[in-house]
Amino acid sequence: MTAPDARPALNFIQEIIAEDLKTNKWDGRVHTRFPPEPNGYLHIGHAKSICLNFGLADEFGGLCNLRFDDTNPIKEEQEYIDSIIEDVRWLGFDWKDRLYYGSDYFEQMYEWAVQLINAGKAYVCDLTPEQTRQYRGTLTTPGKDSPYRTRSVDENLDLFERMRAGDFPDGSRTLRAKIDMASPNLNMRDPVMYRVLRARHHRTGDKWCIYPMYDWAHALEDSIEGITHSICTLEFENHRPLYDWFLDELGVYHPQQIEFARLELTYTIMSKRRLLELVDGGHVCGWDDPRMPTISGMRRRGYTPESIRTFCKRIGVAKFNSTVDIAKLEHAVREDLNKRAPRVMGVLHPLRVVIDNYPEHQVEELDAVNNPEDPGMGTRKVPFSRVLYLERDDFREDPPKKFFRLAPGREVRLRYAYYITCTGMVKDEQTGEVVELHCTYDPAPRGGDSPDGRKVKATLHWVSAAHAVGAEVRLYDHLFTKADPGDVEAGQDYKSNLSPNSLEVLTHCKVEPGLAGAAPGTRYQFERNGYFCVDPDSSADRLVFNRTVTLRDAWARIEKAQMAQEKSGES
RNA sequence: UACCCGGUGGUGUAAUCGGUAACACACCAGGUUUUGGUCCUGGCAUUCCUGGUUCGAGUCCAGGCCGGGUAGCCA
Repeated sequence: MTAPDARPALNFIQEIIAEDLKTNKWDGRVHTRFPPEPNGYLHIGHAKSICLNFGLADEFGGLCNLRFDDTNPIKEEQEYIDSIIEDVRWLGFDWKDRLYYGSDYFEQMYEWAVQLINAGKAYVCDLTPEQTRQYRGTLTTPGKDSPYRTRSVDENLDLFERMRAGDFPDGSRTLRAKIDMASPNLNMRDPVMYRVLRARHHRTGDKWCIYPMYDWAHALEDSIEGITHSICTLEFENHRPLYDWFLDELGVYHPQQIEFARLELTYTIMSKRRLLELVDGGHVCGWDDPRMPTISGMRRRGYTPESIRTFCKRIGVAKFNSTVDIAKLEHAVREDLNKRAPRVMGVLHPLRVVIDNYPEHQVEELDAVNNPEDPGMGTRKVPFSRVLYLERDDFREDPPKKFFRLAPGREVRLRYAYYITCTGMVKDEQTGEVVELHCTYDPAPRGGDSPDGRKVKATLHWVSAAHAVGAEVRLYDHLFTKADPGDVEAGQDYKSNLSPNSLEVLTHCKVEPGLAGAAPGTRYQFERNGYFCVDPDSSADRLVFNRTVTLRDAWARIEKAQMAQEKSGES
């Protein structure tokens, strides 16, 4: 249909911008903003918005501001501001000198509020929060006018000034826009613009005891900054008429608000409230727990900013509420790490193996390729000796069909080393568990194939017992057992779907000696296992790795299918 | 029950403002392979429904069905 070299498809927002550029609607400018409230850590859903806003500016030669929407001092903290700045920067975006705070505009907002009062478009209301709610009406019934709606301009001016001066207790009065209490859009039923609130603001301190509401503040912030396209999520769609009303009544510069669907991921929750609950409730080890969908958690887990950006690009932008398969995210990291992560050998569940015919004290330094995808990454030496550790899962005393790794009498290749044949095993007398294997090796294939053309069906990773470095490895799985964590029995909440297996700590892993002292943040592929990243908990004498994601595992699938078949065969 | 917004394969998007459904992920089946990785090949769709306009509709119109959002002095 479409020519293979057709121009990349534009999402609906890009189309709007392209059209605006064509008609010169904004004098050729494109100016977006990412406006987080500093009341929590950024997550992958925010990454979508960040990539969208900064990406749009980049694609169309425009600008994107980083702006903190800090109008509610009760929930906001400096810690969050710091983390947000770090995360956006880590994702690879640059706002240059355009770091703004909504609170910096409080004075201007106040003046504009006075302007609206003077125009008879805003009034001070003495209704209690409870009364305000009652007067608002319901979804299906109109509201009714506040008895304070007809106050004179002078009285409103005086009252509003005294609200600011702190003459009234918290919650006692509000400044409201005078619009239409019968509007079918509840946001237009005389929305509150200011509330009296004595709370110390993280930036303005005690200067203010009235704070602007989102709708009022956000439109003004966008206007002040000369934003052209104010992009937000779908739940603000009903707020757009209000956004427009404020700006029109004020007669000030008026950006266009555009709404898109926020990101949802399978096996993941994205609400800041719930993520905070997981942190506070000790269900995870903090905002940067590698199981969290937070940017900081993903960073610690080993995700690359590039892979997150690629993911955000691929999921697209639309107005339909959808849930993306987390496999798509995992694919993006694998793809990126496959190209850049150096390969090493690491044994997660060590099984001691003695090569009986290998010289007792001999050690050979074998050549290993650092990344078959990138020859430029070179090679390294890996020590081989008589006693090795192999992965427990790579040996089966009684191998099932299609299992072609090590088993009694079987021959396999050791990566970059020799062919070995299993000749015997030692079992724990109590448990019957295999605790050691005995093998013989054939020196001929050293590093490659056997000269006699003999084939083996498996190549296993290994480490030399005498040279290996001990490591702790943390294996992560989905935080929730259900694709939709919100799918719960009556009376339960999402926490009942928390997975008991989301974290497995392995403390006796063995990795090749070259990994000693690896710096936190360094990423590797443990061959045949997955991608791993050195955790900040790691130190010179204690290596700690996080598993970012497993490798695709064909055998695991086969085995799973076999078990499913057996099960259905039984019944 | 009111208003607003949506509805394309298992999932997420695309289809150059009517021209005969594409890409990615997932899944399945093969091939290559010193990672059962990567890579390569193939398989998997009557666009929510019903009418209408048209030579032609995923795109336009009408009605219906389904889903999401909204009753904070949160954002």
